[in-house]
Amino acid sequence: MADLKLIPKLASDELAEDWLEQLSGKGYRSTAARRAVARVLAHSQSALRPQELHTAAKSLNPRIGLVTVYRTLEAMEELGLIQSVHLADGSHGYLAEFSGHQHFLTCLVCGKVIYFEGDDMSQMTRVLEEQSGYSIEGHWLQFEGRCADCRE
Amino acid sequence: MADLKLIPKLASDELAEDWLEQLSGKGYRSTAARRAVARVLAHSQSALRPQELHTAAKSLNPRIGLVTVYRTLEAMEELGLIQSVHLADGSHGYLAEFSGHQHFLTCLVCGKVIYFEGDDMSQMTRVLEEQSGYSIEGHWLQFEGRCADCRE
DNA sequence: GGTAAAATGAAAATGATTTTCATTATCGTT
DNA sequence: AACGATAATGAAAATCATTTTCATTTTACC
Repeated sequence: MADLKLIPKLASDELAEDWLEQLSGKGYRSTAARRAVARVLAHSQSALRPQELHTAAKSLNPRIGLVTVYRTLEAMEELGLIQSVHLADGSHGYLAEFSGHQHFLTCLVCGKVIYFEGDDMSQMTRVLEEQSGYSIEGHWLQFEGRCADCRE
Repeated sequence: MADLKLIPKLASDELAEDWLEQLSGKGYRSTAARRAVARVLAHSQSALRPQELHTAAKSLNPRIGLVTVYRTLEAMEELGLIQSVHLADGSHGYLAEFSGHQHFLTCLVCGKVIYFEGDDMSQMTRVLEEQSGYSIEGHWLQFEGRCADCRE
């Protein structure tokens, strides 16, 4: 287990464009609300909760409602464009999801996220399946701490 | 990463007794409500959410209120006797926590839980700290799937 | 048994998320 | 470029988990 790979964030504008195209490709219409949500989230360095996204998205499009933010997030998660993470207070934040399912490390203070890939989840999964008799359908791996800027 | 160790569940009665003793040891008073909650949870094969615990605990002590269940869970989690897990619907369930911090595998259908220890979280943590510059304070690892009884 | 402090339950408050529904915007077709 | 079916939206209300408040009860200790 020595090959963790930190995953650099894509340029945000391209990312947002890509999401919007994927949405239309699946029959979702292209709307101002969805563009605003996609742009805000693609530019964020940290997981955002729906409230925060709503506030930020309103500066791009003041008419957008919180409910639409929720619905947009649901659609984007459905398509695997974003993933939700558990925040310390029990609510959910949303993050870009890159190729496949990565793991991540969040800063407890500022929320900044780093993505990484570990090499051994699949092996751990296999061993666990054999030993437990379960068929494993998913896992959740998330680290938290303080980023370089937020350590005292 | 070949040495996962499945952790057998303790006899439930002893477990509940142990929890109650640990609570009194820390200055918490021994009450009927706490006994009921401890017993129900210690006997459960799966993570229970506060509502479910409340329903079950009422059969041991009909007067117990849901709020007390929440408060008891909070105290027990504080002392490291139990841990909370994220359920598929976004709410929280509670589980016994054995020596230290284990990881677990839950059945998506019946909820049954298996605990295990993996050997490499600490190493992964160390590598991640070096590469990211974060100081890591915790992690969350949880698998889900279908247990032997619940596979089609 | 008496009492201070902790614990409880009921009700209300909060906060996140979902549902409802009447209105508006989008997209493929004219 | 207007049309119409349908998807998407926003506002308000509904839900659901969780927390707070507060007056009453219980516990641990003297």
